[in-house]
Amino acid sequence: MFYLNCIDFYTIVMQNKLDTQEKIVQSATELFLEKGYDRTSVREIASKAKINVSLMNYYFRSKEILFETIINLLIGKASGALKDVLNSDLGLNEKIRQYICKYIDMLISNPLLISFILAVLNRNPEKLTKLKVADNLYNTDNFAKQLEEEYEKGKIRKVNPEQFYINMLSLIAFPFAFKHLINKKNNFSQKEFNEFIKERKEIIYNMLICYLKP
Amino acid sequence: MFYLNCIDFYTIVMQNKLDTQEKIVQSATELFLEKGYDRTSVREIASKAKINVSLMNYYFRSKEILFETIINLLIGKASGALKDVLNSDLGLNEKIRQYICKYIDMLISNPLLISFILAVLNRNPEKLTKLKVADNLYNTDNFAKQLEEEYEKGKIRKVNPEQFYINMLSLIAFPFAFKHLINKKNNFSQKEFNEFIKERKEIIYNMLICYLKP
DNA sequence: GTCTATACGGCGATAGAC
DNA sequence: GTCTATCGCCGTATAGAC
Repeated sequence: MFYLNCIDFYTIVMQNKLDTQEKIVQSATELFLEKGYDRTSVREIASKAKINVSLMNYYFRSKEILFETIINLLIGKASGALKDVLNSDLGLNEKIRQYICKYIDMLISNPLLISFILAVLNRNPEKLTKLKVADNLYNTDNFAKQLEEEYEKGKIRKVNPEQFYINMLSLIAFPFAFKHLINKKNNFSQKEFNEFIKERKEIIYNMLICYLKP
Repeated sequence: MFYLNCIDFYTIVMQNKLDTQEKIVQSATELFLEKGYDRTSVREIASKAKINVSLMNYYFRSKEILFETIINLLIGKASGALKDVLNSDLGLNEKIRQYICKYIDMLISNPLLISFILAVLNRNPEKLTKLKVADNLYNTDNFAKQLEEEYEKGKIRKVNPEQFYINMLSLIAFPFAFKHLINKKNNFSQKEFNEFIKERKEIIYNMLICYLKP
C-alpha cells in the first residue's frame, strides 16, 4: 500500500512535469517556427502554454536553452530518414531519386523548417558546433565515396562531390526559403505552391542525372 | 552678400542633415547585415553613428521605417545590373552565362546579402508588397518569353520557365545562405569559400545548358 | 518539486525643453 | 535639430508560498 502510493504520487508528479514541459516545448515550437526566436517573447510562450512565465525558467534555464532544445528536436526528427537514404546501399540513381522525393515530402510537411534552419545558421554562426546540427544537415561522406566509385567504373562523369551535393540541396531547399516571393509573383495558393514543388521532384532528378552523364 | 550667407547657411544645414542621415543609414546597414534586425538595437546604431538615440526617431520615424529604407537601398543597388542582363537581347546561352557570373560576383562582394534578404522575406510575409522588393528580386517575364521562343525554334527542350528560373536562382544563391555550414564541414577559410563558389559558375552553367538540350 | 510575485536593466518610442 | 526624461514591454533572476 505504501509503495503503491509512492508510485502513484511519483507517476502523477512526473506526468504533470512531462505535461508542463511538453506544453512549453509544443507552444514554443509553434511560435518559433512561425515568428522566429527574437519576435517570440517568453511571456507569449507562457500564455500560449497556459503557465506562469517563470515556470519556463524553472524547466529550461533560459529562452536560449529552450530554443536550442527545440532546434535539435526539429532537426533530429527531420533529418533521420534522410540520412538513412543517403547512407543506404541503394544504386546511385535510385538513391538520388529517393533522397529528392523524401526531402521534398518532408519539407512540404514542414514548410517553415528551411527558413527556420537558415535563420538559426546565420544567427550565431560560431555556435554551430554546440548545436550538433551540422552533421545532421550536411554529411556527405558515404555519398561522396559512391560518386567516386561510379566514376571509376566509368558510369558517370567526374564531379566534385561537395559541389554536386550542394547543387542537389540547393534545388530541393531554396524554393521553400523563397516561398513567399514565388507565391506572390505567380499568385499561388498554398495548394498551388505544393503542386509547383511536387513537379520539381522529376525536374531536379532529371537535371542531376543529365549532368552526371559521362 | 546676403544671398551668399543664406546659401552658405542652407548648404551647411543641409550638409549636416545629410551627414547625420548618411551616418545613421551607414551604421544601421552594417549592423543589420551583420546581426539582423531584431538583434540590433537603436541604441547600438546611435552609438555607432555617434548621435543621440532619439535623433533616429527624428530622421526616421521608427526603427522599422529605417529598416525598410535600408532594404530597398540594398536590394535596389544589388539587383539593377542583374535585371539588365535578364532583360537584355543577348542570346539565351550567353545571357544565362552572364547572369550566373554577375550574380555570383555580386554575392561574393555582398556575402551577407542573401541571408539578410531571406530573413526579411520570412519575417513579415504580408508586407512584401510594401517593400517593392518582389519585382526586383524575381521578375522573369522577358526571360520566360525567350525560353518559349527558343523552344519553338526547336533549339531547346520544353521547360517550365518559372521552374527553370528558380533552378538557376537556387543554384546561385543557396550556397551563400548555407555558407557557415559549408565552411565548417569542409574547413574552408573565407578565401577557400570564395574559390568554391567561383568554381560553381561553370558548374551551374553546364548543368542548366545540359538540361536545356532538346 | 511546482508555482507565484516581484524586481532589474535594456529595449523602442515619444513628449517636450532648448 | 538636438537632447533629456520617461513610458510600457522585454528576458531573466530570485525569494518564498504551497
